[in-house]
Amino acid sequence: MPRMLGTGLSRREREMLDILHRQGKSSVQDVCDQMENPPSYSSVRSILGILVEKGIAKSEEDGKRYLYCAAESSQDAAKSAVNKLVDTFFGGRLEGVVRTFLSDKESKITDEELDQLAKLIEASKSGDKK
Amino acid sequence: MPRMLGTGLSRREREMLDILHRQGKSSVQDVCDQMENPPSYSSVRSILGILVEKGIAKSEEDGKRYLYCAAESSQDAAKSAVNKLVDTFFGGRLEGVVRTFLSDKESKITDEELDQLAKLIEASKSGDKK
DNA sequence: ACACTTGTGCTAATCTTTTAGCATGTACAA
DNA sequence: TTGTACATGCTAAAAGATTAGCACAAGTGT
Repeated sequence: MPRMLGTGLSRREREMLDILHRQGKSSVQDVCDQMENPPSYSSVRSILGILVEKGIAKSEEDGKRYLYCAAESSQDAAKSAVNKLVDTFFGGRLEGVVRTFLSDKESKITDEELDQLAKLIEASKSGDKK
Repeated sequence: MPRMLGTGLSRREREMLDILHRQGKSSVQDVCDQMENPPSYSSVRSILGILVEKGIAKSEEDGKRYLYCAAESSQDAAKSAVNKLVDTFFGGRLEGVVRTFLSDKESKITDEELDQLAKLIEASKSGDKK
């Protein structure tokens, strides 16, 4: 069982990790800028450091400063997140997610996107393994 | 801005709130049973109490004991959660969620479900407001 | 040379979360 | 009645998260 990484994080840790997933490589400042109620630069820095210590984020040098990014691939993290969401709120049924999204944002999804979605679903039907 | 409720919760608070959303009305014991690494009964109890104090959960008497449930409707919470997921990992595009789910569980979704999904999508296309 | 900006390393204080413990009450069966 | 099971109220300590601060280094422009 691939114990869901990113579980058991503190509030700020989660917040920053999400930002790293959304943004990819980010400097401390970038992360600050993405937060709604950012604490001091120092604080952000130290929490990013904790994330790195825990192996949840990675840092690399970029000239004189550091860039941070999530250690787990976004794909894997997304997979866990999707499964958790589906299980928590929709009893494991994908349809609920789609229904919820569509009912909230009917206006914001284009017909092109809907078509793509339809194709994706069609392609998943029985046996179409390839 | 309906500031996403359930944001700014601590690790345990989140965990328990998710359980309440998954399970509906639950006794302290029910919540314990759903946790992977449950702390003592006392601890669970006190955190549920905190959730109630914060107005995030509600409690009602059931004979001599209490039952707890999430205060925010599951619908609303689900809406927030879906939007956050879609934004964090998929740049706002629903398709990514569906693709991720299907690629992970091709085997576990039935053709009936896929058909329903297809209908749902069809029904959302331009102007089909009703 | 000087001030200014932007970054780091390190440290320590404060606040929040998480935990366990005990005293107590009620129901039920032996 | 007595013991066991399960629930609560309250308390307080321990562990963890969050924050800010200072000192220092390198780059930029005056």
